[in-house]
Amino acid sequence: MTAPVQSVFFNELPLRNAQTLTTALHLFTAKGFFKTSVHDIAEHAQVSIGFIYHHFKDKEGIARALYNHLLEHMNVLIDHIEASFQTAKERSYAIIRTLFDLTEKEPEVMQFIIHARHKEFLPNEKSICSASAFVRMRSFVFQGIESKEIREMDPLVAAMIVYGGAIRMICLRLDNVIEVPLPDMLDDLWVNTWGGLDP
Amino acid sequence: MTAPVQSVFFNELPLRNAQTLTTALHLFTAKGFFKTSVHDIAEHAQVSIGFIYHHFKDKEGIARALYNHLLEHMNVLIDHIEASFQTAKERSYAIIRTLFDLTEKEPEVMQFIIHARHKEFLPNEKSICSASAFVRMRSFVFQGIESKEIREMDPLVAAMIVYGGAIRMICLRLDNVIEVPLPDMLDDLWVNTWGGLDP
DNA sequence: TAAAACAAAACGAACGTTCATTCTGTTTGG
DNA sequence: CCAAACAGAATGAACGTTCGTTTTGTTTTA
Repeated sequence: MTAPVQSVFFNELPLRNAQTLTTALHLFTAKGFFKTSVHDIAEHAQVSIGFIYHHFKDKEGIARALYNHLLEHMNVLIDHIEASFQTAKERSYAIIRTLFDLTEKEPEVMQFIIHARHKEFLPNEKSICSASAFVRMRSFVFQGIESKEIREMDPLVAAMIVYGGAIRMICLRLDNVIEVPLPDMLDDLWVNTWGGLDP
Repeated sequence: MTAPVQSVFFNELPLRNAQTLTTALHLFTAKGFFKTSVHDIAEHAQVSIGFIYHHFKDKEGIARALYNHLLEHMNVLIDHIEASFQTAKERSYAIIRTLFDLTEKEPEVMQFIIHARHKEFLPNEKSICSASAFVRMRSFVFQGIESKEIREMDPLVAAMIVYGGAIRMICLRLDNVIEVPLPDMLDDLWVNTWGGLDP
């Protein structure tokens, strides 16, 4: 048994909590929540069953902790983008670039956030699309319509056009259908997406 | 126990096979594959455990039968579209309209096809994005680029732009984030999507 | 300061339940 | 009469969770 890998995503947490969550993220994305046993996680993370139940309450608690931690991380990224850029165009471009980079650098994180069916194993959490991070992403587009930066149209439709292609590409990249790093395709995507939205 | 509902999707199958698959589709989409037991399916479908194992081999076999049956249905729809329209624009519009209608009329079918993480419970089936139906959808766009109907660009990116927004809308509709019937938003979506692709 | 008392954290064997699958017996169709 | 189809009780492995015990750390007392 080799020592568990430590992800930079959980650096601020106590060592064994971080080990547990890193391992859980890895196993959940590789085998799925229901095919991963708590004993699996304990063994690979080199922590005891008791430790897990002491700190996370139950199996769902592990997933819940992961979910909240990663969504909060997303929110920090969006905070930064919101502070750095003013226009809807710049902001949504920055969002997509950030998501593309994250997909390449931390595919498991991206997979858990965007691709997993949380409702199956976190029935009480909001659907990922309703989570604050995704609502804020959409609101950038809404503001772009109000400020006439984007052509007048249904705001939800506009948001789907802005992010739909990108999210689709992320899914295909995570499924290894796309073999090119996403950042390489970003400009091509962006030019042709925004072409339909300019007033 | 009320009689099981019969979906038109399995009409050509023997009665109890159809009942089994209809019930499985319903329970899989409502509770998820792993939270649905074979006994659940047998009880709701009013068939015996023996019947299920005689006809479907194992639990995965039920999901596999569903998957293949629904993908084949998709292929028939695409056949029809391919025969009825010639241009990439007409064809992909027809695809999206068909998918939107299906989402409203048979949300569970759509959910199972597009939204479920098949790799978790069908590890040997190809990812849904690699399945023939989705490959064919993309090839319509590829042909549109070759015939100069679509501006010159990376074909994969073009396909993501054409279908990405639509698929995103389907996901949000299935998650009840969008409360308007999708066909009502189709034209708005289409005009603004295609605006970025016209040469 | 040393030892005793207490508290919190960690451990992991054992338990009870769930559930996919098997098996044995029965019915049906040719 | 044979084979295929079907029924449903029985099986046993897997797994989430519990809980009595041990270890570690902190506070109190003499």
